Amino acid sequence: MPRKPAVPGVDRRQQILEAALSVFAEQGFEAATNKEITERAGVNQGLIYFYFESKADVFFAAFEYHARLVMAQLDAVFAEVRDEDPATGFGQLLKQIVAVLDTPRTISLLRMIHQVMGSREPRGALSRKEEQRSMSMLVEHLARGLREYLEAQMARGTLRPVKVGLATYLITSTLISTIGGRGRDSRAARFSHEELAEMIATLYSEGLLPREERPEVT
Amino acid sequence: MPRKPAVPGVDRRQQILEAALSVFAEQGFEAATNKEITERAGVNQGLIYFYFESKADVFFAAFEYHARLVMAQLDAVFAEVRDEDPATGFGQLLKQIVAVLDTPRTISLLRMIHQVMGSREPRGALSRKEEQRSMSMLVEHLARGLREYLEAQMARGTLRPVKVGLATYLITSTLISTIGGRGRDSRAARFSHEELAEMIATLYSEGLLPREERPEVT
Amino acid sequence: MPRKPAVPGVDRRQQILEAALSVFAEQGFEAATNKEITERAGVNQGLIYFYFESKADVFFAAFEYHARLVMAQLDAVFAEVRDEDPATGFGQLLKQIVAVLDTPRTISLLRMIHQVMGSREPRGALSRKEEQRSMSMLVEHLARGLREYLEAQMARGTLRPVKVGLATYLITSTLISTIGGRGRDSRAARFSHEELAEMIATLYSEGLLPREERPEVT
Amino acid sequence: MPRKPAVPGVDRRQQILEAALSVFAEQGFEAATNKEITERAGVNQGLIYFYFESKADVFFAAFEYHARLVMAQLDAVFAEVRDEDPATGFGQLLKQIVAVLDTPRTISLLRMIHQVMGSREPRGALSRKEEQRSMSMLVEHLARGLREYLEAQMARGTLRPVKVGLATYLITSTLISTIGGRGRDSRAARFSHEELAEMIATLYSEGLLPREERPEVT
DNA sequence: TATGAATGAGGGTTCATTCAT
DNA sequence: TATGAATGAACCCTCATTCAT
Repeated sequence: MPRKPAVPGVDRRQQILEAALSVFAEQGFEAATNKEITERAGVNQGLIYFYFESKADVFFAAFEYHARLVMAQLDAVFAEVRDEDPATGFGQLLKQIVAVLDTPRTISLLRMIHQVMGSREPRGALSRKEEQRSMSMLVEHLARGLREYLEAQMARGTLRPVKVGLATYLITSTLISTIGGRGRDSRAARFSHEELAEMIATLYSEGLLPREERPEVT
Repeated sequence: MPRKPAVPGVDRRQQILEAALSVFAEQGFEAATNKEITERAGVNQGLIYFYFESKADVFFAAFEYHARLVMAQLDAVFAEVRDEDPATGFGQLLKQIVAVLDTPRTISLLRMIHQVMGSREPRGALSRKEEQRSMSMLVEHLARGLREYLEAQMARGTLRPVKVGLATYLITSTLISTIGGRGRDSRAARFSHEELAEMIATLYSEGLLPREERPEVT
Repeated sequence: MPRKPAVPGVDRRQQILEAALSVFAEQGFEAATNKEITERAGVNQGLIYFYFESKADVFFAAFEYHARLVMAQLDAVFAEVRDEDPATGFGQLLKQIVAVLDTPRTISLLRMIHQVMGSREPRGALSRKEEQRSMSMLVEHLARGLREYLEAQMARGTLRPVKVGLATYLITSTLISTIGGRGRDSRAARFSHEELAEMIATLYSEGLLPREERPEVT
Repeated sequence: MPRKPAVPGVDRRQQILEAALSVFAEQGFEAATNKEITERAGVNQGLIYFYFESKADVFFAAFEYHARLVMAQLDAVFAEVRDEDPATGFGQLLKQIVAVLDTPRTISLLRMIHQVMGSREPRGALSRKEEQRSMSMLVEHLARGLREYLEAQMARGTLRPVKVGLATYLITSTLISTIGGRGRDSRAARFSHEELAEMIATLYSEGLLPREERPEVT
């Protein structure tokens, strides 16, 4: 019969979403428990089923909620760097993308993506095709921005023409795995994210083979 | 209560290891059940505890067993390509590495690594430090081979001098995430592994910025 | 998946405790199953873990809950008989103690004590030192009451001076084993508890050697 | 295919019985495992089922085997003390009985008895009526010896006439619980078995009420 | 006789989910 | 809306028992 008074200005649903993000990212979908999520959110365990249909539903909802915020940040980045000189522009772009990605919230999202993509077969709470697609949107958003940038630069001749789709895929993968791995992979911890962004830019723009005519990109 | 006769020449322990690899890779450690593993192995569920101490023990044992095989293959690759012309050599190397990595067994291993690295906190069956270290050996093996190759080439001047550790880390991450993602990530499925290897080689050796003096690396 | 309505006024936790007492007493800790306890309590098996941490926790909780009631009864007995004539008083005291002990609930408690004291080694769910001590309280309660009684009588010269600790221990053991054995030991079933109390009183007060000057205690 | 060579002079069956006694006494029937018994016996786990029908069978067989030895010792005691002066004889008798009972092997047997008597209901591996009867033989053996002694003394007038059956039951219970409790019950550990025997003799022969005409029995 | 491998039943425990309030 | 209590399915693991050798 006791009911916690609805604190004004506090959206319980959002508290759950917030807690779910961290718990799912830390433990994975299966290992995460409703109990821990609700405790961290400071609400009753049963309340989940008032706002959501199931545990999986919470998972997808939490992802979508936070993904929107990140995608908006990415859009801002792409809009800004669109027209700069590719020589410095590519590095700039990557640095800013990394700055967006290398955030606790985004890292959590990247981990969640990994989990979903990891469970392949029909059974399993995370294998609803429809929801999965909505999850891949974040990555596709990043990929689309990158591809448009690359296409634009190639059209202007400031970047060499290569298979754009493939190149985009590689760069995206590199970014995601590099950033998503931070905090778990001890090797990644040795590098600051500025270093990472710079090296990615160097390698993907200059390559490893010697160039005589150009100064090194730091 | 008759029992399946112990077919000679069939190592039940190995069957379990084989089944465990695929189940763990497909479902993740938590979602995987002893029931499914043993069913797929065609043995009784209790038999797991005759050969292993726990579910986590099976996980690590399965990993180690298959990782040995893969590391041997990688060693062979590095030994072979060590002294070739870097212009073509780097591409060759990557292509062969990809050929080794892009195998059902290796893909499974890569997924298992992700799971272990993903569970950060002290609780959880997969957080035994000692075992985790043994799992990172596979990646480190690959990284070490790559770094030695890069260092050798840079010393000979056939590759530009860059921060080797960082470059190695990036390339390794790219390879692993690219290959490990195959089968799950629909985008990856569009490319053959030859294509992937080639593009990786192209980008990491030539870069995206235009070069006048050199022909394209295929 | 409908569920039994939570009948108001019925404390499920207590029902579990009640059922646990009888099951543990009848079967012993190891042989007792959660299934049987919860069935006898008319609740779901999982509910145990809503109220308790583990099976062992139920065991100790059930003991403590019922032990409190018995100790209160014993206190009342000791308070009442304290100042009577020892010639008849000792017999009275024993008779009343036996009346308290020879109760289904108390018999169950005595059996549980035996189980805990019986498992000596470190492993085993029942070997938590702290909990064990709390279980020995019941026996010590009885022993303390008896010793104080004996000391008082010896001080007044109405009982012969003997080593009080040892005598107390013997009488306590006799009472406990005699009563605790009822229901299991076919020999014990032949005697009413009045008979038992009387004979204990006779032997411990008069002894078996002939006395000339006193009339026989029946 | 390997088979441990049958060491001459070593009876595997007996080794099992020996190990079973200690394991069952320490852990109780349910908590004891065939694995531990066979390990302690230095034989293969399956061998139990060559010599015995079931775990319960081992339990009863182990009991019977060791009980025979103890009963023989008791017989010797009763034969010897039969015709002595009851004033000192009773104390002597008890002292010697205690000496027999307070032995690791006998203590184990007493514990096993408790376990069997403790499980009352039809289910349970230890509830075969026939076997249980064979287990009560040890106690009955002791009781019969005591009763005959008491009857003889009462007939000669050297002990007061009391209900012999009841008295016998009490003394037997006291002995068994007192000795059987040693090692588990911390209170019991404070007294040597000489002290115990003496006090039992004192109380049961002289009683607690003052006597003028007789010197104290030591 | 004796062994190692294998089986299956069941046990304690966890946890997503649901119901009454 | 929100809560605490309750449910049931499934999971990991143990263990007595059995089979092939």
